[in-house]
Amino acid sequence: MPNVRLVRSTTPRWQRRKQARPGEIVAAALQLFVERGFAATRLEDVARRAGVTKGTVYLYFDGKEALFKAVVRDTIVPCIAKGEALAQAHTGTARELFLTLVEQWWRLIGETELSGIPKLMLAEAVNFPELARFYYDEVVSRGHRLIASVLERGIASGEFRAVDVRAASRLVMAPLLQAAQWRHSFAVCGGEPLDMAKHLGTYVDIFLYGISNA
Amino acid sequence: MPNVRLVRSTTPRWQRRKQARPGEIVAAALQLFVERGFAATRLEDVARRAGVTKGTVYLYFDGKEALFKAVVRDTIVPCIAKGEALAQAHTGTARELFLTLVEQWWRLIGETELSGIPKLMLAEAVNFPELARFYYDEVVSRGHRLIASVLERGIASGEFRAVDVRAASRLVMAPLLQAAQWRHSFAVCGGEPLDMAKHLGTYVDIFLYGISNA
Amino acid sequence: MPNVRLVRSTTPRWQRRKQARPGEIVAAALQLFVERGFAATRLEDVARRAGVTKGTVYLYFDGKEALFKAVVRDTIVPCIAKGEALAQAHTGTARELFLTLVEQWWRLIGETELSGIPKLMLAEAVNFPELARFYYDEVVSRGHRLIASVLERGIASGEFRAVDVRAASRLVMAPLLQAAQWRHSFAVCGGEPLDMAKHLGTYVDIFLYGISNA
Amino acid sequence: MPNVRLVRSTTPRWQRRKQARPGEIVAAALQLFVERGFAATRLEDVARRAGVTKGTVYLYFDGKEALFKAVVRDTIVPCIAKGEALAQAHTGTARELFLTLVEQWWRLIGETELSGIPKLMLAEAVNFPELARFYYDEVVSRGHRLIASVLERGIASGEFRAVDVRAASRLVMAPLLQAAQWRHSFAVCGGEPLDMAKHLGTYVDIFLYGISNA
DNA sequence: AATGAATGAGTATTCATTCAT
DNA sequence: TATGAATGAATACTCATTCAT
Repeated sequence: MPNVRLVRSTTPRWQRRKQARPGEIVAAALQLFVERGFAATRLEDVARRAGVTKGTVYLYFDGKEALFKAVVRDTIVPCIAKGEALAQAHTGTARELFLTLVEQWWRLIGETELSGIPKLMLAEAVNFPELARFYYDEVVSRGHRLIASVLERGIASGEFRAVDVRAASRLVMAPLLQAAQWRHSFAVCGGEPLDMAKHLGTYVDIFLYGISNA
Repeated sequence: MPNVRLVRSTTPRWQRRKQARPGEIVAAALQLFVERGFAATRLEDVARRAGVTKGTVYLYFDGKEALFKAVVRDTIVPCIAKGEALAQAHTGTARELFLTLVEQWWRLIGETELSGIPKLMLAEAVNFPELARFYYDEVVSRGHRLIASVLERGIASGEFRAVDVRAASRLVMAPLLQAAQWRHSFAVCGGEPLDMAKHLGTYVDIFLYGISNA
Repeated sequence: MPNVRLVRSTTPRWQRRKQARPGEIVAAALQLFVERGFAATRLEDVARRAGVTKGTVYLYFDGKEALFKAVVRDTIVPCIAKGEALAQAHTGTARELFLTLVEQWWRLIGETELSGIPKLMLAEAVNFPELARFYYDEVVSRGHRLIASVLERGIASGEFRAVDVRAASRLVMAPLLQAAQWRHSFAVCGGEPLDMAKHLGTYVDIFLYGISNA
Repeated sequence: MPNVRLVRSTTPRWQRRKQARPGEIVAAALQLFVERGFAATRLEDVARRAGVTKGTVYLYFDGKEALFKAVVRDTIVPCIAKGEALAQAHTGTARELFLTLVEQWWRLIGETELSGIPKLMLAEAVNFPELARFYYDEVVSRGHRLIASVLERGIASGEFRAVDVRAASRLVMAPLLQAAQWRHSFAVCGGEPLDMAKHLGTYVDIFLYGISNA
């Protein structure tokens, strides 16, 4: 055997990355859970995609379910806060704020990997009621309240008609969630691709027209 | 057919339900797939709920995946035809037809077990692309065309504004699908129950207002 | 390929043996648990030794622990009853009964596979406290009471000295259990084989001499 | 303490306990092996109980099995030597020596943690034949020879009857081992606690009576 | 037509062991 | 000397599928 090793090819079998690991694993898990669903995702695949081995996943998470929870907690929740901050800081019309929030939602969630979370939670809510409750409280509910506050602002200012705010805030989310879900379902299977610009454009057009007080 | 059976009518233990079996199994599978998702549904549970044993399921279906396909095919597709017939026969305004279709959708799908199918297909589309394609072609696409025809009728008659029909037809479905999904996700886990009457009422109000040409 | 199959070699892949299976599995498990201990026994090996596959074990037992319990319950407990019956029916001297019980113990347990149970329970008692309690109540305790009754009979008849019956009944078992344990430990590893006849002979000699009232 | 550190005696963080480490690890391992058995003991728990981390265990021992061997070697073997020395030095009657040895056994082993070793070796003998052989040679066999010498002494002096010395020496150990095992099995699981004083008292009474030449 | 005993591939999880720091 | 992050082999358990009855 030639003394190749003298050169010390020095590819260590692994690196210590204590700080980075959990995030990398969560990121890999997010991708796979979204791609295949919770049950169809093998922990070994998560590990491989994160560049580690199965055992390492268990070093940082108690198991598959705990990893699932971490994925949801770590990814989506921060987005809500951003939206709330945006609304807080806004000084213009309600209509402008509405447009800003829709746009930001698309930027942060709709066109990123996070768009898979709504589909994932929807599918697994019944199997993970506790997590679903968490998601409901920290994401869905806060999201609705945020939208509701915008509608109320617009109604108060006379920009919007006096619609049922609670119901309307759900309606606001429906087309957005639909668009996100599309990306992770029929778009993948040959369904006609969704023209996002047109979809969202028509949406805000009709919706704003529908609630405007003109 | 010779009269062999005349004597000895002796209905054997089984056979009894030869006709009914597949339907019962599909019905049981629909419930369980919707409740738990595809992966989390055990064929044995389907069999038990259908009042048969595991082996019998294989008598009528090639396996779990085939059963899944049968569920989708047998349940949802017929509903579309009804909607199409309704549109065909309609003679009133586009607005009236729109309201009729929304109401019928809720009657046939939204408030029945079938409301679970959209969630199910959404979750499993990536894992069953072929079925997703079938569903897309036979349900989603036909549904959109149906809605589009109504919108076009309204635009032609001057009832509706000249919105982008393709995009708008998706928007029409979004709140309906959202409502259906709600029943099978957060509603189960303690989320605030959806007041359907108000949800749909607000929806048609805003939407029709939003596209009306007034 | 020649038409060998015409003869139908007819070795079915498996046979239905619902009645026999559980007993066969318990027997195989007894052997392996005794040979290797609970932890070191792989369920697949149990299955193979029983002539079935892993899945079949789970058909009849809820898991490894449940199988362990079944082994203990099904094998040892019946032996105690025999001893009790023997004592009940005995009409001779206490000394004769003592000798009979020792002999029977050796016949039924000491020289059979069951001799491995005491070692097994000893090793696993702390890991399976519930089972240990069961074993204690149904085997150890009843055994001690049985021996105690013999000693009391002998003391009453004047054959034996008035020793502490409770303590003595444990002493009676000690050499028997030791002999059984020997077979499953040092005897296997090259330790000097135990001459059972001499061991038991010396034992009853010294013990009876030690408690006799002469 | 004054300015010792000025001189930079530089005791590095570790090294401190270089001498003590192995002993602490063995002590921790003894406890856990006895408590849970070999297989159910995790090396990480041993390490934690010894106040070190997993890696450190491997600094001193080649692995779990080697640690097991060290436990047995380091703890039990020295006890035998003490007994042998006692016998060597003894000048009184064989009966007195017997009582002394029983008492010492109880002091050194029976009532200490070492009492767990016999159970442990019993359970693991078949899985570690080499170690079992070592234990047999260095502990069991030497113990039997020690007892045998006492019996022979007593027979020679006319104190004891001419029983089979080889067999009798095993009988001597049986109740002692049984008592030790009890502490680590049924005593833990709610079994009636063993009254050691009475147990041993009755034992030596019956045994000495049984072999006495009176 | 129906059963349900038996199979065996697939996966989550554990933990002894290694090795970069 | 000591750490603990990372590994990966080992295994209990599940469940879709088969097939003797």
